Amino acid sequence: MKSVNTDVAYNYIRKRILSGEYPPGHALMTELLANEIKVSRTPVRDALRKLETDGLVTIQAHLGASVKKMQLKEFREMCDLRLALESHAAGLAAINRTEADLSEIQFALEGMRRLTKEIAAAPDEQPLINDLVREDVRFHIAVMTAAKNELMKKEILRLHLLNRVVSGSAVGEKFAVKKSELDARRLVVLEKHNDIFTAIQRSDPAAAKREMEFHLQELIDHNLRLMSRSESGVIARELTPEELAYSS
Amino acid sequence: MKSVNTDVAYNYIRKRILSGEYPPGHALMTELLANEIKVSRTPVRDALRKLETDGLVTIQAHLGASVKKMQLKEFREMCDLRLALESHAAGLAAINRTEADLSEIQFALEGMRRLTKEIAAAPDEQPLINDLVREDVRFHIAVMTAAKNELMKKEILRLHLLNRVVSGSAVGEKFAVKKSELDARRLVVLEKHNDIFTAIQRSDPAAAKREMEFHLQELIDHNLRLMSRSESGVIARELTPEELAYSS
DNA sequence: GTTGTGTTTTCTGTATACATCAGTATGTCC
DNA sequence: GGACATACTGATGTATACAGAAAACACAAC
Repeated sequence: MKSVNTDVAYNYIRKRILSGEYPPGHALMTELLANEIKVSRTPVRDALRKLETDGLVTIQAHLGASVKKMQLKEFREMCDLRLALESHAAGLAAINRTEADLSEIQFALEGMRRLTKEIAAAPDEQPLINDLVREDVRFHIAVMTAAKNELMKKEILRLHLLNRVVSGSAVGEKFAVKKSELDARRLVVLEKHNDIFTAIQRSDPAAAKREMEFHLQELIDHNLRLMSRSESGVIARELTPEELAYSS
Repeated sequence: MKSVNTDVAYNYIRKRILSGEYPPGHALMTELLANEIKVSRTPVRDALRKLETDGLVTIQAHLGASVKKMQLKEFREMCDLRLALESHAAGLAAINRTEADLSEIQFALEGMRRLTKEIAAAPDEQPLINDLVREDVRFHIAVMTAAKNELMKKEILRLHLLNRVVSGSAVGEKFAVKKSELDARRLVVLEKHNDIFTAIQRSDPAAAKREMEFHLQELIDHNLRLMSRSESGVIARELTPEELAYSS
């Protein structure tokens, strides 16, 4: 069902959601999008459908589509889902990994180690931080690949993306945190990744799973803490009509 | 995006897939279905899209839709996914369960216990077995509900359904297995369920998770064994062109 | 000024006609 | 007789016109 035009529309909209151009809650009207993309409403509708299954878009009958706006409760549930899957995958990776998988994981790990050091010494972190994030993602992908379960990998990647959109827009503006604190945190994360790697290397599924579970739990707690500090309200609870009356 | 006609088409097709009327591999042509359901192709297309996201239908551009035909590899992966999620959910259930959740789980357990006994004594099992399966499903649903994670519950239910369609059509015809064997197996399953229940009851997440993991692993192994015995080929590997030439 | 109702607008949902592609059959050429 | 090219068939993909629902608006009544 994915012909050319549908794909064009899908990629067009998806890109804009991921880049933050269409923020959570943004209305996605078929006719408007169709004009922008220069296709008819039909492939746009198909694209929105597909984005809905990705979890990036919400569609209500007769009310149209909008960029998914996640409630805190749902975000927690999603994180837990990811924790369950990704830690399980780490366990599988310890069993099924090949030497090539190990190399790939180690490569990402070395990249993170190098960048973490560089960042600690550098005055302007931002470009390096983007690189670090990329290596981090590479590490997790390498672990999932080593688990040899395509279905699981796909699902985890989906959740990663969702996570990125939601927490990305919620924690857009950085808080005043001391650089030394951040550097220390990055070192801890690096250590954890190393623990995961060695567990997978020595084919110890229980340890790999445990370490990954611990690592993700810490990450999730961290994110949730940031979010509760964030005033952006992107993932804040919806106001009830009564509350709205008071706040406006 | 779910208006009346789309829902009608969705339910119509879904029902027939689940009942086995449309077996795996069955082609689903939009025009044909549209005529049958007395709607136009548009809502049928939407319905097929939705069924694709449920995992029940495969859609290829320009080649149309067909009922999902799962390969053994994919089936294994799906089972593993379910194992990861459902065992995690059991752990959560041990933490988050309320008294009402416990009652619901116990209720299903008692039902299974009663039916297992009755089946062991009855000459004609079939109607009772359907009841047993229903109570089994009720048990698992009750556990997922107690976990208090709607997202996870939804995902697990999706996998349950998929599992049912695939293994249901693959193991349609029963094999000659001694009744005493089956009765013994049912007793073992009952015991496992009881272990899961007591672990959740005494708020022991590690045990609940472990017991559920063990239970499902056993179930999966059993299913896979049946399938490899089955000649239905529904989930058998696709033949390569060369092999096809030989077998026809 | 507020509330309630009726109208209008604007969006989505549906049907349908047309375009396009994949597979098949036919026919010609060697 | 076989291989290749071409036309045909039947499906899906796309555009578009129309129907219908929800929201927005305006206006009248209080």
